[in-house]
Amino acid sequence: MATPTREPNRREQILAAAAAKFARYGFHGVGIDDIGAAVGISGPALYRHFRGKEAVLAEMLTGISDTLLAGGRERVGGEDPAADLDRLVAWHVGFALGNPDLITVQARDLDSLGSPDRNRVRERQRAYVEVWVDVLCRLHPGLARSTARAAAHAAFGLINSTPHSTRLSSGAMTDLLHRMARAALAEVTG
Amino acid sequence: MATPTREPNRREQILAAAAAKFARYGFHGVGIDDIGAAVGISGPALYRHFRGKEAVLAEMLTGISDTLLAGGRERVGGEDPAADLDRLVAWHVGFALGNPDLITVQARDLDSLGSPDRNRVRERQRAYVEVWVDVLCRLHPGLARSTARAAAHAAFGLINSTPHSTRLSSGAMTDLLHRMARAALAEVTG
DNA sequence: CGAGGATGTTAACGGCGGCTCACGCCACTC
DNA sequence: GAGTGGCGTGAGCCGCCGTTAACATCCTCG
Repeated sequence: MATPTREPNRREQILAAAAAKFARYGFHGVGIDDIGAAVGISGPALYRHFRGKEAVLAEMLTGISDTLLAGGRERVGGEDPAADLDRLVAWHVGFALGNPDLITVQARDLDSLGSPDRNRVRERQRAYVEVWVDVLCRLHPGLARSTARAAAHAAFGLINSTPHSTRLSSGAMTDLLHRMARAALAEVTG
Repeated sequence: MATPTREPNRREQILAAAAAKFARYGFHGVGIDDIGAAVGISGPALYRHFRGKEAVLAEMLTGISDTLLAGGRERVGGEDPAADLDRLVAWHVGFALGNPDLITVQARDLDSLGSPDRNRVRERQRAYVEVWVDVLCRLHPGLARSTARAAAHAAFGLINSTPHSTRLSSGAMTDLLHRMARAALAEVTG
């Protein structure tokens, strides 16, 4: 091919391919050559775009946590906590269904990251959880934050189970997960 | 120590230690020496008890899937599908809270297994899901099995999120997860 | 008490995989 | 058209890791 369309950014191709591989085999189960082959280049060419294999994972995970946190914050702060929670659920369901590989990698390979990046990602994740906890506590005054935190984690688990599912149509799946998550969280008042 | 209590079965110590390591770092992220060190022996002594590193994972995963399936089958077949479902939820919550490492490894490292063992485990997992699907379909006549399957997976995700949670007391956590899972599954009728 | 088997140890091999290096292309600009 | 810089390749180094081998120890039993 005579440079049909000069790829604008190889980096994103690599990130997407690596996400798919990492999601299936785990960070340590995927080689540099595997990632390269998945985007049509072979082996060490990757070092023209990233400082190393771990840098690929780092950029992937910081991107996910930044996106989730930013999207979550955009959707709260309304007058009605119930509506806020509804938007949070919709946001998370949409992200998980749209990016199953990323959701899997984030849940799975965070500990393969070196301390500096890992701490950064953990911080964002913690902040994202607190967004949910705040809304839950506003919705149910008197609810202990530790209980709200456990409930939020459970809701994430429910929604993130997407990748393992025999997928229904996207619309049906969105609707099902949304309703199940809402029902589960409604149970949190005690 | 002058052989205080000769360890009856090293194998189970190794399995437990390996489960903890695998859960944290992934199968490929843990070395033979790491596992050995965790039980007080060093390195290749492991080969006195297992044919190799993969054999450890294989025994772990087949054990989990056998246990889950057997426990699930014991708890269904009553006259009341709602009571069956309740027992299934209680069973799964108890297992997940009692064995967070195993739950993590099962969800994470199945693809690191060679074909023969992997297929065996997959078969058991599939059968276990069908136990849930059967109960859901008896409880909600007319429910499509594919929808029931998606709902079951979502419930597993909710319950299995345990390891990532800042744990409440065991009793409170059991109660919370049980109620959330029940509420989520009740939403499945459409 | 001496043979044998279960359980460990250290040393060493062999392959794999991440990473570096030296080099080849183009595309674009003075 | 020669220089420059982005992008890719193939060869090779080096360290890690799963596995094997050769050798110790100790308990058990005839």
